[in-house]
Amino acid sequence: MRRKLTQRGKDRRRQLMEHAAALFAERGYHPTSVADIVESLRVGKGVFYWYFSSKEELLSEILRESQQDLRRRQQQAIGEEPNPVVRIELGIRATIDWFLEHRKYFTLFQFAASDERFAPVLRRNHDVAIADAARHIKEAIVEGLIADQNPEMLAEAIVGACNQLTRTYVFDRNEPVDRTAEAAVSFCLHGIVGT
Amino acid sequence: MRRKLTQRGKDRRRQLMEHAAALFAERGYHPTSVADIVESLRVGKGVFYWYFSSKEELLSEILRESQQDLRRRQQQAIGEEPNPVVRIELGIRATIDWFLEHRKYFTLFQFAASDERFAPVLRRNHDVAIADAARHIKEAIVEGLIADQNPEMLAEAIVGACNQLTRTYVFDRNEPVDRTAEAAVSFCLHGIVGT
DNA sequence: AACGTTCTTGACCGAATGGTCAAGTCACCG
DNA sequence: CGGTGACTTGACCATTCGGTCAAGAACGTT
Repeated sequence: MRRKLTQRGKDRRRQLMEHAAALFAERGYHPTSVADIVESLRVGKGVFYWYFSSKEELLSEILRESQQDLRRRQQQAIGEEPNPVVRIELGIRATIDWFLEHRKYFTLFQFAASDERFAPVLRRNHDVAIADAARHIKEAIVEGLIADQNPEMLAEAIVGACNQLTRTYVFDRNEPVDRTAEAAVSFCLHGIVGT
Repeated sequence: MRRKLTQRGKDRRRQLMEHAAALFAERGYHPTSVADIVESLRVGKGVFYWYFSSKEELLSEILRESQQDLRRRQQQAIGEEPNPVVRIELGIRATIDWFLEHRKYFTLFQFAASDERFAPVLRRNHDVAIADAARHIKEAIVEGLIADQNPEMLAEAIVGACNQLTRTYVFDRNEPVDRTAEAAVSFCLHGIVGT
């Protein structure tokens, strides 16, 4: 539903998205009904369909905007850092930090990746993120800082390792972010054999 | 439903599980109804509820049995290999191979991890797998083959990196398993900096 | 105050959905 | 053959779901 929104409208929209995201992450997308969302917000059902044309569109928007936010944070963290390897490290730390502040999106992204209707929304952003990381890696290879391997593959592996570590240590076990980030960076740079 | 099953019964049960797993992976767990499952198998609905007490139990069983199968494959691949680093490498390759033959479980595991009702089923097996890998890593550390770092953390990172590479290259892009496995092993052993 | 637009209400609807069950079929054993 | 327990049928049910809509409230502008 593309409509003109007043400030009041924009606030409602945000409120709906934030709240729905929390419910989706907690109980799951399908088990959370539109009625659940509006009832816990104490508004009528019509409010929902004024801002979103369907439940599906709602989740797509949530995914789009949150991924945008994560990307913004990553780029902000990297800043003007000249060393590409350090840029990668900064990106990893920023990502873990962001997920710590936005736990709910972790579960949400995971669900979305398993659903063929939402996976494409994720894919596009994922590809951009990988391309970004791959650029830094390529630079590092050119500068002779790291070995010459497929940059995209390395980027994917880094993302995978960091996500897994974040889930297990930061979310499941409430370990401090710093130590996890340290381990993630160390693993991504030197693997298990080590320096 | 714990009941005595004849051979005929066991076959039906298998058939239901295999078929349901395929449908779940394709269209998603919630969007696939019990009616969908039994109709495409051209049997009555009662058949389903003879073998499973609920749709939820069905997925739990699918997860349990498939994870068991994966684990069996990993242990078989490792065999009696004396070198712990090589054991890890063999385990990685076996895992990628298994997922290649059982694509559908990849999506299924991913969904299950995002649902609080199924995540525990996954967790238990995941923890066992991590403990296994950590044992090999610890041995490698003792033998001085790799640097002294938290073995469990390394194990988690390895799993994360391999899963991500498998999804992107083997599933999404149909790249040959060998090259992916090669990259996964290389990354896990030496990271991006390289040897 | 009056008017158009944005926003809100909540009863309502058709279409599923997960699950039940009384009745019947099949395979095997004595 | 007759009987027993393993299996199968499919109509049926209560409930819930995503989504609609006619009616009205709130707001901004003039």
